[in-house]
Amino acid sequence: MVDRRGRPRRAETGPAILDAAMELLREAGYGGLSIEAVAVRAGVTRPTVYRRWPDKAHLAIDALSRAVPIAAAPDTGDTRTDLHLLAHGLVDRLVRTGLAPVILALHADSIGREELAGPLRELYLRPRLGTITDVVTRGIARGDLPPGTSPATARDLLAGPLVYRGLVAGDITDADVDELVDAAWRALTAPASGTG
Amino acid sequence: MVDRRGRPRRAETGPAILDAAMELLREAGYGGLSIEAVAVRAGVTRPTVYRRWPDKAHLAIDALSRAVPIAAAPDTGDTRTDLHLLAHGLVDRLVRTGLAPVILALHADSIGREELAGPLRELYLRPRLGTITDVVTRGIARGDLPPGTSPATARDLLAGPLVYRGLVAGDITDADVDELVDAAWRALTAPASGTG
Amino acid sequence: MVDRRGRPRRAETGPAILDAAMELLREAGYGGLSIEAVAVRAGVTRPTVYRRWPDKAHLAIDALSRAVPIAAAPDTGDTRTDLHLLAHGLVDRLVRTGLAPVILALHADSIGREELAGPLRELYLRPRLGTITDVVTRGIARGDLPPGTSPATARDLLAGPLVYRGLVAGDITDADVDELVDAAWRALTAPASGTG
Amino acid sequence: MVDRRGRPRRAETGPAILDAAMELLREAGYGGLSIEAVAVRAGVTRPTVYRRWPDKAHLAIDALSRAVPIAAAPDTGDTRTDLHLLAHGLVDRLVRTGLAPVILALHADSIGREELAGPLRELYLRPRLGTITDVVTRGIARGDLPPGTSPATARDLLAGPLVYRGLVAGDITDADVDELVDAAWRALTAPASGTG
DNA sequence: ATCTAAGCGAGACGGTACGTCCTGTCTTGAG
DNA sequence: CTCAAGACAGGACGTACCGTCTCGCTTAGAT
Repeated sequence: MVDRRGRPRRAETGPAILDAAMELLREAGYGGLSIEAVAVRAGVTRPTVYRRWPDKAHLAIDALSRAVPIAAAPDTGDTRTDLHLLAHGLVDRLVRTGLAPVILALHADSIGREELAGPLRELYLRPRLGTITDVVTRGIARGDLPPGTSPATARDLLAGPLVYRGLVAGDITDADVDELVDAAWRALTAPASGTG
Repeated sequence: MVDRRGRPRRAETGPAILDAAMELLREAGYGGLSIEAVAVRAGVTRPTVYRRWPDKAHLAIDALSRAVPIAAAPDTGDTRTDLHLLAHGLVDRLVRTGLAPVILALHADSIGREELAGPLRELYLRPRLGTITDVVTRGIARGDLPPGTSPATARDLLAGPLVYRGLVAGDITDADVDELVDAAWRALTAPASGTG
Repeated sequence: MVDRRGRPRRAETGPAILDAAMELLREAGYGGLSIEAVAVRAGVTRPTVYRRWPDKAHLAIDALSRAVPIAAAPDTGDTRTDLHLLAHGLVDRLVRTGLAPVILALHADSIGREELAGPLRELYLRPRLGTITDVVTRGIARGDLPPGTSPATARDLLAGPLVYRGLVAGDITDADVDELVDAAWRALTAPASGTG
Repeated sequence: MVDRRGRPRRAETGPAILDAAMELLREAGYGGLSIEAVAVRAGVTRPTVYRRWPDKAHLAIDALSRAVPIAAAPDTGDTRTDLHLLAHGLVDRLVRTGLAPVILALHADSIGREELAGPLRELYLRPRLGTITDVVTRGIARGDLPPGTSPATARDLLAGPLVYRGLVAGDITDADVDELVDAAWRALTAPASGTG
């Protein structure tokens, strides 16, 4: 049972802080996010922010989890098409909105800090990667993908090259996406081949 | 031609600063790197650091470029084996030394800032990814890989899933590496398959 | 009505800063006063000093206003004697304590900057020069000085030569003081004389 | 005999530095004068300035000594008129050009530092106060002033109140000057009066 | 005709201080 | 107990000057 004594929290405060954080993440990136600026923009004092989030990483995780939409898993009847749609949607939502560097920085910040990595996985990542799992699961059921296909591997093969291309090249075109999804498809569907 | 006028820079200063920066990157990560701390540890004043590097991102790029070894391209005679060796070496050098988050954060910081992205590509990335290009080029010559294989795509298919697995799972095992390299190999060698 | 919201300032901080400033003014002069050193000596951080004083000039004005004693106006019954006592006291308090150069530098710094000149006049100067005004007013009432004597002029005739002698000669003896006060007395009491 | 070996100093350098220093003293005051800025404005490097002047105080003394004109001693035949002319000229040259605070700050900086006070007295002050000595000497010879009049005292009685009024009031009018010169005249010419 | 010394531009260097920003915490008064 | 307000210790930022130094080049008088 929660303790209901004392003045209750204002309902508007939380969302106002999260909105302010998102705006600042978009404008200045993860490195440019500061609790101070968030508080000012949300019309709130710093201790009020700290009362709800312990530091800017947790705040950023919550802000992103709330602001980045979770795409519905496409279901066209053809798994390969579904993966193409998925990948284009992913790129649209992150690269084209400029949030990709924010999410990368946040991941980088979280590596080795389980108190961050946990929430990041559970709140941000899992719901979004669930879409891939859904498509893969359906693909197996439909016979488009081999029965033993691991959703985690599929996720890495699909998202990994896309992320890496964006990271290294700085940008990514629709043709890039198609090329890399096709490659992932081959990796998922081709029979294992020996060395010789 | 270099300008020889003026008091020459002390030869020890540059390396001392880079060493200090590397130590701090290892200890505190990219976010924990501060010019102040670098200067103190290098036994140098802050303005001396700023005389040589405009900000911590440029400094980190130089420090990493100098400290992270460039692996020789393996050449066992079998391209698939070479790629396995390459991948394990990469993971050893970055994930196991804890530098992976640093490099990710640096990349995230550089996206959209060409004055950073350029040096990062040229100084850090290109020499290291050259190893992949070498192996792929040799693989094509040897007939292990199809003639049209693009080194850039090979790079993304190989490194992308490894990086992504590390990013999302927080760690990566030798078995993971083998699994993902095999998948990349299938993507590179399987014939393109239409959906129908 | 003062604003009582917010964490109240620590009562010890202000005096500690002013004490530190006074010590440094005595040791290093106005030019040698630095906010940094004041903060260190007061056991306080630099931002804490800046929260209370905008720059070293304002700080010096407050420090001097608090530290330099305001002499009681002498009242022996004889105005000329009073002025002698006044002048000797002035010289003792400023020249002999080494504060004279500090006050001069502060005045020089304030000329033409009304945001400094104002506080300097009101906080430091007015209370101290009030003593002269008192003596002059009493002197007029007593008949020792002509009825129209202006306190401002009396102030300039008395203090001016003393200051100037100190400034130009670097030091000032008791005999100097007596000589210059006598001269001021003649200027105040002699009837106006024509040119011829 | 001076050593004439070595490359001789460029003749233009000294004056260029002094001109630059004067400009900066006028623009930013004594506190705002920096060797760095002087060097830049004179088109010279910092070590070149330091080769000729040990610090900004010595530089300022030389710059002022060269730039502030030495008035010719007025000689109208009437000493009191001469003193009025002298005082108005003094005020015009210092207060109205804004150099008064600079000279005060320089004096304040020099108190207790004989290596500065000496040059300041000899180079700046003596030639300029010589005018007063001349007028006083002539006044004694002419019988306008008592035979025992000390030029040093005359100087303090004349200049002191003017300086002090400027210092305390921030400005000084022509009427102020006349009033204070008349007072100084009374001090110099009235017979000594005991208090009783 | 060299040699040698100094002047000078250039710019690095260790240092000190600047004034600002942000962190995370604490302390008050009011709701 | 929440919240606004704001002080506080602490730490870092990036910049400005300080006074010194070490170079390469130039300019001259001394040898």
